[in-house]
Formats: sequence, C-alpha cells, structure tokens
Amino acid sequence: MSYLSLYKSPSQWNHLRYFSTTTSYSKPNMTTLSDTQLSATYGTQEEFAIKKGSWTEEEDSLLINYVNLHGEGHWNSLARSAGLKRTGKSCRLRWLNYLHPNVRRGNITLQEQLLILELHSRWGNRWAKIAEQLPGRTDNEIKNYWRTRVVKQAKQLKCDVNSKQFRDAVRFVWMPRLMERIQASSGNASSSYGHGQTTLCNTQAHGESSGVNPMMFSESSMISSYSSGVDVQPPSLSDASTTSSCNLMGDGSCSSESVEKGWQQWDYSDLQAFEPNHGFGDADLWTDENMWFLQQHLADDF
DNA sequence: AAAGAGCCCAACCGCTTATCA
DNA sequence: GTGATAAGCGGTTGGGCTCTT
Repeated sequence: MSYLSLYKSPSQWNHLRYFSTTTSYSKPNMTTLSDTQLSATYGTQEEFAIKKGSWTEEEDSLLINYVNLHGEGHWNSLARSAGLKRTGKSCRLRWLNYLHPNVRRGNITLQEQLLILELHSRWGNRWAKIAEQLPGRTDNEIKNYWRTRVVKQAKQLKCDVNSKQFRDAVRFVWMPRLMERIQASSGNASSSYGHGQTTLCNTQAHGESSGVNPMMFSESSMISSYSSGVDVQPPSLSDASTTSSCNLMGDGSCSSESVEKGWQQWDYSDLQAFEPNHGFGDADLWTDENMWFLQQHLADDF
C-alpha cells in the first residue's frame, strides 16, 4: 500500500504535503533495553532489538495505517501488533507530535506567540496545558519555541528567563510589539502605538503594582476568543492605550470591562491568515528605544 | 570553499500520575 | 489497599541545517 493511500480528507492531505517535504529519514539506531523493560513486551531475544532515533517512512506508514484501522491507545501492544520495533512511548510520541492529522506544521504565528507568552506568564512551564489552548500545536513544539526563542531573548538581556526583569521585558516590550505586528499584519496598522506604550510606561512608573498585567486582555478572553472563530479584527492600539489609561483600577488591576472591550472578539481561529515569519523578527526587539524604556521604568537593577 | 559556531527540532529519558487487576 | 502497567509530562540531548568567518 502506498503511503499516500492512507489519507482521505483534504486536511490530511495538507498535513501530508508538509510531511513529504520536511521529513528527512535516516537509518535509525538500534539498541537494547533491559530485561525488566522488555520481558513483558517481547518474547524472544531476537525481538529485544528496539529501534531508536529518527523514524523511517516505512515505520510511519505502519503506525499511521494501524492507528487508522484500530485507533489510538494501548501503545505497547500497538507497537507489537503493527510490527514496529519501537517502544510504546516512542510510537505515542511520534503519533501525537508528528503524524496526527491535526498537527499544525510551520512557524509559530504572531497570535500564537502572544498567547504562549501570556499563558506561560500564568502557568509557567506547563507545556501541555498551554498546548491545549493552541489547536494543532504540541507541547513539544511550544517547549521548543520557548527554549529557542524566549530563552534566547533572556540571554540577550543577560538576565534569567524567570527573573522579574525578564518577565517585565516580555510584558512591556515584547508583547506590545507582537500586538503591534499583529495589527500591522491584519492591515489595520496604526501609527499611534507609541502612545499606548507610553501609557503603559506611566502606569508602571507611577508606582502601581508590579503584579498588574498591563496588557489589555485577560487569559480567559484570549482563550475564548482564540477558539470562538468570530471574524473581528483586534482593537486598534490607540484604542488599547485609551482603554488602559481609563480603566486601570486603583489597585493596579485592569478592569474586566476594559479587558472584554478590547479583546473579546479577536479572532484567533484563522491563524493561517498571517505570515508566520513576521513573528520571528526578534533581532530588532531590544532596540535602543526599548532598552531605554526598560531601564527608565522597570527594574532598577536592569 | 571550508570549517566552526549556533540554531532548530525530533526524539529520548526519567519521573509522576492514572488505571486496572 | 497495593503493586504492576500504561499514559502523560517536562527536561534534555543529538544530529542536521544554516549562518558566519
């Protein structure tokens, strides 16, 4: 059976299109596991040889075919039944992270980056939980994004990725810049964003709680919007700055009213509408202007 | 053009949690 | 209630690719 014949729906074909152009197969390693690990799984010594390393096209085909016929789960027995000399864990990982038809391939979009930053600030390294909010993205993918992009930014700033300084930098510079780029990508670019940033600066500089989330949205609104599919553009940044200056509560919190006003109808569902590479222009993130802003208004010891 | 450095990401490892007999 | 097994999760690694010198 040809590999292609395993797929039927258009979405699966899309998946396959990427798959066929990006997967490089190489000869896998062979290794052996301990008796205790394998005694319950394989019968003879010959069958103890477990493949490790990159998956081959043939292995992928076996796994896809088997899952399509019998469904997911029971990965150890699946590996045996499908004739794969892999551990169940390996099969599960390969399926969930790469072969599953719903897996989205390609670069992390601006919206996804923004959501990851926001959710990570809430939940920390709960990659699986964060991934649940980004349909088609795996925890592995998000984890890799964090390590390769976000940790790198922290290094550039010479601070720990978990430090207050860096979290503030993400909150006050990176996320607003992402919002700016998202708006530019959506075709409603506004030149007024600098004012919005100033508003946020002033809020912080006036000694209000550092626990404030200065972004004009909340976790719940972002998540609900992400999956709602309502096709409305994000609010203009000038609107956002106005909202911020008017609605920050005395205790430094942002009123839910202001949150909902700005973001409740932002459409996250059509992630393909934006050029994915726009989000990776991180090189110009820490401009002199942004660094000055951080030094002036955030951490004294920055 | 070649070598080294750095980046990216698929896959593995070990630990924890859930399920079942 | 307990132990065995499976599944899930987060951290880490290794190899291929790209960029820089």
